[in-house]
Amino acid sequence: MIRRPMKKSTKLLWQGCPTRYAAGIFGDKWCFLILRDVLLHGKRTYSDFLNAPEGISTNILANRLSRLEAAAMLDRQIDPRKASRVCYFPTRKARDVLPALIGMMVWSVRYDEHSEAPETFAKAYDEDPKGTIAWYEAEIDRVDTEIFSKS
Amino acid sequence: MIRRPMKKSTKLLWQGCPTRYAAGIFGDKWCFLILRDVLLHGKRTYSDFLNAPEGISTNILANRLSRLEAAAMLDRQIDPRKASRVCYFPTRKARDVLPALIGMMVWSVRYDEHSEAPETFAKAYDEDPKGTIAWYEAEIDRVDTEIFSKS
DNA sequence: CTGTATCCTTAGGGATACTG
DNA sequence: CAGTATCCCTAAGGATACAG
Repeated sequence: MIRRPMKKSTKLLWQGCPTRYAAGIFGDKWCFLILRDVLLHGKRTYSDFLNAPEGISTNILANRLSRLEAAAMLDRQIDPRKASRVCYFPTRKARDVLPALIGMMVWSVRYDEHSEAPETFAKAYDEDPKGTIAWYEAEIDRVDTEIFSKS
Repeated sequence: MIRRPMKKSTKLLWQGCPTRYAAGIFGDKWCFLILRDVLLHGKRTYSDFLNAPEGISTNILANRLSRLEAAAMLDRQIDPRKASRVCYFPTRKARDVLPALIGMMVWSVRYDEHSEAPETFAKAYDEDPKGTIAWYEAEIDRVDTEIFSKS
């Protein structure tokens, strides 16, 4: 008879460590990019995400949106005046990851020689990181308000 | 005849954006966890990573180690006095991502109710983020020196 | 100890047609 | 517009066995 090493409960194993938790949410390129779009580019609707240059397919997008909603990163809202209008808003939890996300972008700008991101982005962050983040948060609020006020 | 939409060069498409660049390196749970181990837990050898509680298999580990080496995140060194001893060191580039990585861990500790990470970790970071990071960097140097000085 | 090589199964994901 | 459903293929990756 073949002896197999005890299989520990996978579910439990992947909890209890902050890096594992982060890996569960960010360790997927599509989630990563959706978060970028919703946090930094003001994208809110299904088609917004679908038309991102990276070209995610419909089934994968639906899968990732519900995954992020389940992780309490996105808030799915149906416009009361138009049922066909669905918007995904970043939650407080998602916004709180902005500093780390921006930190990672700044790092990328430094080391990716192909990056088209403006020099000024990294520079501005170095000079006033909190200000930059505050600006982005205010921007998110502004865009959210705008979306639900326009017919 | 069926018309297909023009397939843009995938390779080029995935460059030129800091989030895409970061997604390429961190958008994989195994890379994420290896980086954690090498940056925060002082792990250096093949078996160190192999014995991580998450249980990566040998072929995947080899694949990710070479991927991270190719991305200039890890520096592969053979001990001159013992050829069978191979160590992977975090590069300067890898260390520079520490602030973002730690920021993400702090965020995880806040939002993962299952996290076992010490409360003090998040607290310490809030009080003196730069000090915490500097401490980690010094720690990495210390461990590296130690590894090559011990027989 | 540090990996390769191989086998094999499942999950990821692209393309596309379809639905309310 | 916002998804579901299906087809189908490829890559991911677990479990070994093996090599230097």
